[in-house]
Amino acid sequence: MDELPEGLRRLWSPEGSARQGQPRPGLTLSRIVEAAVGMADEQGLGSVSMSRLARSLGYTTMSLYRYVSTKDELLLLMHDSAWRVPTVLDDFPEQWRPALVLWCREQRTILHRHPWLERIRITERVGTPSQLTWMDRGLRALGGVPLTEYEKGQVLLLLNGFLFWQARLAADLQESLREEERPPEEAIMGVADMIKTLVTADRFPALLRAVEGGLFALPQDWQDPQAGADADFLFGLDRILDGVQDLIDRRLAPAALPD
Amino acid sequence: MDELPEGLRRLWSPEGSARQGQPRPGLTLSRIVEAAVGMADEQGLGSVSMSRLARSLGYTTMSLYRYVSTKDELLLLMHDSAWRVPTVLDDFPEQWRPALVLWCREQRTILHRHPWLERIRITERVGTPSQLTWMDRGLRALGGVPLTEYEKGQVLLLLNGFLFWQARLAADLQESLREEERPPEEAIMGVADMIKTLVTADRFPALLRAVEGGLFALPQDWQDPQAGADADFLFGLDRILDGVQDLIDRRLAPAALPD
DNA sequence: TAAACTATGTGTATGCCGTACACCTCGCGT
DNA sequence: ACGCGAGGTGTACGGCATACACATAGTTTA
Repeated sequence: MDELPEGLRRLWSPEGSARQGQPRPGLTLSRIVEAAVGMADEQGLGSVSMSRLARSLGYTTMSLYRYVSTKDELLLLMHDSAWRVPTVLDDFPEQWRPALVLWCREQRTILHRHPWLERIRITERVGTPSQLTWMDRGLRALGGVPLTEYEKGQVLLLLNGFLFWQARLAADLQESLREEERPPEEAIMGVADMIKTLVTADRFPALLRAVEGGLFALPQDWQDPQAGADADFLFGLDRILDGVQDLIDRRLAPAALPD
Repeated sequence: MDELPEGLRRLWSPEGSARQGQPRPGLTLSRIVEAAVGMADEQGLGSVSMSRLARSLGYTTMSLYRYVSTKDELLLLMHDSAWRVPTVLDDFPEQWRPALVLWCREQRTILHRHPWLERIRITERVGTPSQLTWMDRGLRALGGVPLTEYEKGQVLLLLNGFLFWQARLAADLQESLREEERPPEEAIMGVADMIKTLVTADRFPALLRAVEGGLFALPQDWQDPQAGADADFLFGLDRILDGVQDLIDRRLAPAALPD
């Protein structure tokens, strides 16, 4: 516990606990982290600088360094705070598949609320309390399934990748739109038009066929972009879980070899 | 073609073509891009700054701005250059599955060679020649398959997500190790030890069981880390493609409803 | 009550970054 | 011979993270 890297130690200690009798907080670690998370949510992680953050709290840049020894440490704290595991996951569906779907949905909700989470280096999160908890819950969901523990880990990693990818798509889009001067619909229309101009039969035959066949015409009766995003999410999730199901089935009936 | 965003225009124009008879190149766009790619490959994208790049070429910072109007534009050029589609993909396996596997493998090779590609904003790549070509090849691989064009797009996007996720894991790891002062094995051991310390039965029962059950004990007879990474790659890819297979099967035999 | 200590906040300075802008200097076409 | 324009440079600005010396005020101790 004592040789933990600087930032992690704070996360695993049972709160500051006010060393002697020092009063007069003024600033507070949690206030800082909270403000930073809010700022990142609203204006993107890129706009969170030590000086802007301090100013938004009514203090000077350097005051933050009394609470955090480096910006990376602040990011780690923001990360762990945002990834707090909801209590829904204390009680699980019995079946592995609905359980995993729930696990994914909850993570998706978090990533949706804090798109910048996707940006934080994965190795940074390794020893974080929230991360270990998520891992634990995921493994519990797969508790009764006939896979090796290593394979279970692989499955969770695969799902995590999918979730992060979805988050990334959303975050990149959001950020691009933020930088655009045109209104969102117009910008998107512009890109679609551009694609249609560039995709010619000689260079991109298959793509052209797909575009004409409705690659950009959206499925079913959607209007609501939210519904579209949900449908896309479920499409990918279902493919992956079907693949996992296949693996499990094969484990259960190992006799049938391919002819 | 004329209203393309600044950076894209250059990518779609048939090469600079030396306006009149200006000689004395000295610097060259392609030399710059090449050097930037090399630097990013070797020392990470973070170490590519305009001044360091210029210095490595023997020029001053500002000289680069004669060839590129902004650093983002340079990144776009690096991106397109690195993503050039290999000619292997001009000729494809007939079967969709081996074709897609090939498609993925080739992308993986590129991402492996240029880990920083993963960092470039996805929306940035949309209109890029290389990106459209990759899309075209992927759709061709799925040419004979009974899915809607929209679904084909979804499948390709899903696979792309997986590829990017793998690249991201590798890139983050590499970068972390670069920042470490300890040698790689030692650092990795340190993390493993840390995990084992933190994972206690009361807070993480399922995780503890998994750790004891071999979550970190690697599968089969691997020693070579490369072989391990390959195995992980194939595991994920197989799950996803199995899921796609299921969908296709269901399309071919739509009669059988679940009882 | 006075003195010392210390947690908290500030101001200044350094060295990076991207890039705007004014300049300089060639070699070519006139 | 001249001037024009392309290619290269130097300087300067504002923003970034952060090191370090300093100011201040409240508690603890003498």
